[in-house]
Amino acid sequence: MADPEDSTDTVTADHVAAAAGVSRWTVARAFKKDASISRQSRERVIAAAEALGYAPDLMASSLASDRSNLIALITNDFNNPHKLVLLERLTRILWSRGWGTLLVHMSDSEDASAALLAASQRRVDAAVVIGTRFDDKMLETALGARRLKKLVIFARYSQNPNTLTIACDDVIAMRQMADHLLERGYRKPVFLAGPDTQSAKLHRKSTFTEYWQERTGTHVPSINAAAYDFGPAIDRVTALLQDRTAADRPDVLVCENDIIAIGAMDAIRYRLGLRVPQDIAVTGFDDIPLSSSPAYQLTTYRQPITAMAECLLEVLEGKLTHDVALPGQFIARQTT
Amino acid sequence: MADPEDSTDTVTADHVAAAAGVSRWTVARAFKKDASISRQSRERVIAAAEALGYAPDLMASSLASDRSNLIALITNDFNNPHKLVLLERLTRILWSRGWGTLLVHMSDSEDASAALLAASQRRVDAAVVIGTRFDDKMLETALGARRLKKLVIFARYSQNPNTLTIACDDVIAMRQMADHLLERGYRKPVFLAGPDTQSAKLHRKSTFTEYWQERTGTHVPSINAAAYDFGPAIDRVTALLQDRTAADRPDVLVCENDIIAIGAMDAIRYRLGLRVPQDIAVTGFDDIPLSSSPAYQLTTYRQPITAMAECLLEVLEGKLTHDVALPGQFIARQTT
DNA sequence: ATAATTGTTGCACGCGCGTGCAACGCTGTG
DNA sequence: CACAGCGTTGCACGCGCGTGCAACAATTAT
Repeated sequence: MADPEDSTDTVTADHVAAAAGVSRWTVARAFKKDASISRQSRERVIAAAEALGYAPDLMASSLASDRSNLIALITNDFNNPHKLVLLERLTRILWSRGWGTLLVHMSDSEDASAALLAASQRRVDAAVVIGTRFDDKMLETALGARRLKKLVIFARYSQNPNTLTIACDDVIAMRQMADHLLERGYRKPVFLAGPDTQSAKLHRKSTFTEYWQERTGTHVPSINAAAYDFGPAIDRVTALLQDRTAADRPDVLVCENDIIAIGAMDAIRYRLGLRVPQDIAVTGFDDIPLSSSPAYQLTTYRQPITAMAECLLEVLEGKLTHDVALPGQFIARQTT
Repeated sequence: MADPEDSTDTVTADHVAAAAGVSRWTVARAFKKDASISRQSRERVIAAAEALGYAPDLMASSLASDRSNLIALITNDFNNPHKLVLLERLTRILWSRGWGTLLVHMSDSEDASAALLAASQRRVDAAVVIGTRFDDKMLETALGARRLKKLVIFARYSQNPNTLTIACDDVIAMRQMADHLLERGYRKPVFLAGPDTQSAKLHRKSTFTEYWQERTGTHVPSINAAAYDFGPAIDRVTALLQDRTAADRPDVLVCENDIIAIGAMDAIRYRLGLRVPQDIAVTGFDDIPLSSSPAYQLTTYRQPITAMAECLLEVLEGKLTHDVALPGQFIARQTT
């Protein structure tokens, strides 16, 4: 047992134990919920701990147990403001429940393995992938290299059998979107998706086009922006519409997410000099803060982030072991 | 010494040592830069490690040494897209140099102490505060409660003597901004700042107003938005301009940052029906991605984030122990 | 050949706490 | 009074690796 009288500035459980007149293990129990300890012992320990400024060392605790209470938040798409919303919500909720969040940047495919390695070296209890540009094959490769306890794909779909997916229900969402557009009289949609990844199945696009086909019997053309960013979206939409007559234009651009939709609106307004929604309507997905600004007033669909985060907590606690898709909320504004 | 033959799935240095025919400590040296080890020993160890899929456990390493190689990134202002840029740059650069980043949400004053406590419980080597709404007094209180090895204020000024500040040089920036505006013939600026915090000295505002006074002899009125977000900025600017005649209006709104400037532009265009810059010019600060979109084309000032991050690395390595203010880059676009 | 020097390797001990078990004290019943 | 039952407490051992030093081998100087 260490001498509690030494002059080191770090206060350990031994110091508190000496001050409270109990053993080190009783101190640990005082800080552990549902531990077998008498009320008076706990109170005495807590009082001594406060007097000494003691707080359990979570790093040492992680080493001794096999839980780190650390979650790696892995993301790559820092151009999309929606990431900021996701990060904010996740970190806030996770920390409030005792989980720490390690923010990891995953730039490209080669980097995926490095990111997962870095996370595993920190003994994270789970890695949560928050992103849109992830290749399923890449993830599988990276997973093979480094075994993590849990891998959760958040706010995106994945076909990978070794992962758990928590996402917004794109099927409900896109059908509602299609119903809304049909009701408003739109008949010639074009779907604007993000970069064309190989293995990730694009739920939003396929759901929308198939449902539209089903309801109207007409085919929905689709195009891809080179990145989930407004710049490439502007370029792609400008190229699409540049030389078309009014009769030849789509009447609505259905975009895979808000940041692309905003690029589409910018192209329509500032590159082509047309009006939204009078000349062409636009819809998005995510409901990022900017979408509610007077400049855009975008019709979109809000993901149920808080509910999704609650699901993540259940997954982390082992109470939930299957994929989840939650319905969000349709938001009608001025662009349709 | 543990038996390397056991069937556990975690590979430790002991396993690698047995495979390579050396001691555990030689394995550790093989993974440590500038360690005293022969080339052939290192190669043999690395080969054995790769074969076994070994990677050093950074958590155990942190416990044994008194370095965690972990940095807490503490922020609160998740409405400003600029935070996303800062987070991306910092995490990428820090991880590439071997530092892990713990993302911590600090919502309000009471929370500051909790955030710092959480960080210290994880044994972070330093906490980096990335934000705009921090009260110096609050930080001091929180610091008193939990001693951290280092506390760095990033991209913001602080008067706190116990912290290190790494920021953009607001004096150079705002003088250049003022020179630019005078050169373009603007004479009646209004400064639009964020929420009026008590102790944080607003460098940008005071620098601009004092320098303007110095060059023109005229006073610069200033107003405050209730938050660093476009919504409150829209409200404040609308209230400012609502009932004014053209002669009575400012000719330029100098904003403390881009997100507020974008709110100002939205107010001018969509609430008042005026044009930027013909009726009123606008300037920002940060150069967030949206500022370069065709919808805004905002004249602004870009912070030297990468250089600031490099400074942070030097602080973390102990090579730098004093405050730093770095010049950024003035970006002239269409709003002036 | 011997000593001095440099480069390389092994090891005892500890970082702060968790796990699982054994021992303790208390209450109430027969 | 003895016993079981229960709540409570203490403890040996280990988590995986770093530190500082001592021992050793390889090289050069004398």
